[in-house]
Amino acid sequence: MNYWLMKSEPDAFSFEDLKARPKQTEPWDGVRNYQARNFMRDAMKVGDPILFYHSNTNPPGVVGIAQVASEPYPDPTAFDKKSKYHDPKSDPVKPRWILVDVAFKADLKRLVSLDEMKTMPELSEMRALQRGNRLSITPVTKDEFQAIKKAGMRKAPGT
DNA sequence: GCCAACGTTGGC
DNA sequence: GCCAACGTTGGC
Repeated sequence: MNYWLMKSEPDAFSFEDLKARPKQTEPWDGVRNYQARNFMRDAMKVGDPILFYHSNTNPPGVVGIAQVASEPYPDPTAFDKKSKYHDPKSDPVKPRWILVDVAFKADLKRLVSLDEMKTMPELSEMRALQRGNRLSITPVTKDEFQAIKKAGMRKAPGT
């Protein structure tokens, strides 16, 4: 089992949006970065836990727990000329972009902010926190995952 | 294969 | 809105 952190801008698609989906599941479309694609294509397994992270918001941070909900399959938005994610270099015969479905798993009692994560000794090596990292999908270790989940299940930071 | 130009991400 | 970081593109 692998653990993941996946970023989303809440203005575009939030954790609340995921919960509000009829089956609480959403295809993670629009990823146009090869490293992030490779994680979905090669390393994710159905049931892998995901830290759902809100970026480009105030404050940024982990807002909830999701999980991988499908095998990898081609990103249909790449073939859709009307989609903002359209990529003429991807075609159904030889798809370039691959995604998985992501499903709601559990709420946290509160947001675990980026600021707070930076203070947590368990997260000092965490890939998503490294300087300059912009990957929208990164692996996290089991210990990192559990430290963040535990913090999010407490009512207030540090208590 | 190099690298300058350009585009995007995301914290602030 | 700014800008550092970094990925991609394309000329050579």
